[in-house]
Amino acid sequence: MRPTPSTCRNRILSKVIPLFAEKGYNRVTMREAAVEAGITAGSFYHHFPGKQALYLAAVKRAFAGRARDIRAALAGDAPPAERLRNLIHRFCLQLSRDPVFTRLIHREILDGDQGRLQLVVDAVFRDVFADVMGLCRELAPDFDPFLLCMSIVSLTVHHYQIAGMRKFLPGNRPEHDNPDIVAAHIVRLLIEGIGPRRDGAGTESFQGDLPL
Amino acid sequence: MRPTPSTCRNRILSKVIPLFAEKGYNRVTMREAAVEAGITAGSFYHHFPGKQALYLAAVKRAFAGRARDIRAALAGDAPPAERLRNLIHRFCLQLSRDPVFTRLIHREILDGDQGRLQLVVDAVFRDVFADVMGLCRELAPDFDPFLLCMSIVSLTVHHYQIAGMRKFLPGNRPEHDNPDIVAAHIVRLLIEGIGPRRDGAGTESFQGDLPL
DNA sequence: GTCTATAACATGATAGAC
DNA sequence: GTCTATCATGTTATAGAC
Repeated sequence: MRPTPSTCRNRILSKVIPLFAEKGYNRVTMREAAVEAGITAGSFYHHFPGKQALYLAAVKRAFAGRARDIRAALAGDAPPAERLRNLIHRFCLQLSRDPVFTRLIHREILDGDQGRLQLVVDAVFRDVFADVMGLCRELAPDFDPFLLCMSIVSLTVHHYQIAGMRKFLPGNRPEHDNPDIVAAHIVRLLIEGIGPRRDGAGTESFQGDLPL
Repeated sequence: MRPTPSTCRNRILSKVIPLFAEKGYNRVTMREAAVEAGITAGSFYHHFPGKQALYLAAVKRAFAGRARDIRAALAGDAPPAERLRNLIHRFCLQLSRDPVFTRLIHREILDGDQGRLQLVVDAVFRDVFADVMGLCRELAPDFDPFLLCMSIVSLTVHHYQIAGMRKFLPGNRPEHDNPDIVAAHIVRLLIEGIGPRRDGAGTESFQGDLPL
């Protein structure tokens, strides 16, 4: 029985995603990707109009499952703080489990030209980012929602992006890769902050001048 | 004063740093770097024992001025919260002013093999990281100092690392690149958190409570 | 002594012919 | 598939210019 076109597409994409993640868009040749996918370079153009379309489809697909998870964490009528907690736990779990997508985006940020960056954002991040920003508005109306959303992304993504370097920093321990521990830390930091407890007594609060 | 024999070393490094930042270690050849520095490939080996030493010297030098700044922000006997504030303001200022070093490290994280990562960490980050961790211990003894330190780095570094993509996200505004605004946001988030104020009073920004 | 150019070597990847 | 030519690249050796 002939394989359905979508399974063939899926097979190609699943082979090609790690390749893009490893080497980046520019350094992956269509010939190379073809070998990986088990077809010839020319056959690619039967499934995708060009290299960029192949790449976008790969990025989109790499994010598809994730986006469902994230959206699920954001939905529902739980209190906003609870939704935040769900979001960050799922996010950390995804990032720790499989670093390929993280690497893919890491590369895109570094090497992507403006046009492709815009395409990737529109195809993959725009809607999810807007959703998280909505949660931020609900959660902390007196914060700039864009900056707060960026901060949430930074706290989670960068911690795992930098994993390869983190190993060599003084004070690192194996549990710092554990998504439950990392997520709990981030949630607590976001909700409580590190400032002196306001119900506490001896608060040596800020009394300094501005720097510079 | 002696006519510093390292003048030409400095000249070489200043030419070579942007090259490594742009293309990464592996994709910069000694010949290419030589052309950029105005000498030939063989001549490099009078100044540096090899490519890796050249690279390490470049990374070290790119970080030298910064490390002084960071250390200055951490030193002194100001209250810890004010030192944190100084640290983050200077960090954001550096990151926004000149993206070359950010890019250099971004690349190293992505492409660096284990050996080189360890060398870079030992030569550049280890001590500064330990200092910031010291501040974290002082500031919030009930947090994991390593995770808190990572969070501080993530909040600042990642915001500027992702600048190229941030432009295309919904809700972005020019002021989100302004280091003063970004730093103020990060400091406030770290200190206060987004949770409900425990004294139930007003929710004005952190800056409003400062005696400026 | 300091810096540089030139040539050459060793290795690894790539491409093409058989 | 195998063998081989070719090329790119890190590196070394040597000698010349200031």
